[in-house]
Amino acid sequence: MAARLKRAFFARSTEEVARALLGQTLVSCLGGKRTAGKIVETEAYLPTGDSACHATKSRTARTEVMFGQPGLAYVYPIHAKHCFNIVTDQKESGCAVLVRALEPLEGIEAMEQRRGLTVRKRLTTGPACLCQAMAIDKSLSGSDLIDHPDIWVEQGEKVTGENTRVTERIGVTSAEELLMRFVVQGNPFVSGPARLR
DNA sequence: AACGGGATGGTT
DNA sequence: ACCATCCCGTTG
Repeated sequence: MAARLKRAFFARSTEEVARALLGQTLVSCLGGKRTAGKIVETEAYLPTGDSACHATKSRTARTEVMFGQPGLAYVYPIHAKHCFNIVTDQKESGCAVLVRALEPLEGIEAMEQRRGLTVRKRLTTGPACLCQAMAIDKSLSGSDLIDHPDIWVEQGEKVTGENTRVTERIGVTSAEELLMRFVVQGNPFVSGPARLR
């Protein structure tokens, strides 16, 4: 069994963490089913100068978790779906990395059931899709991924800068375009239009 | 209390 | 390109 990522991994700049998360394994054990996937697409939401970052826009009950310790899960609902983020940098910074896509590794059957389809490429591609596949919802927001019994990140393979593609973030219209999206170049489970893979 | 806008995704 | 769907932050 691979080692769980420790707090120090997340206690770095948001961009650094977003890059380093590529290739790592997100694991959930919810509803009695273990599911796991390799992280292949992330986006950084920065603590300052980023008007697309929820914490920058407002500090409220919803975004309070973003000001907590690095390594906390920040899960928020959007359009009747969910997005999964990991808090980065340091306490009070107010930033996080959005996990946008996984390559399914374990618990494929559970993922298929939860998603209601068996097309492998649509199981965990897209932030709301991977949440549904892994049964992640907002009740998990604030969970500490360093020692939570049901959800965490394990050490996976290293993805080099050469194999990392950097683009603008998807669906962000409120901010000036920042090059803060990171994908494993050529991986078939990356979301978005072909020109951004 | 009401209103409008999403870090979406599936359909036309 | 369109829109279902619903939560949340802001405004009145």
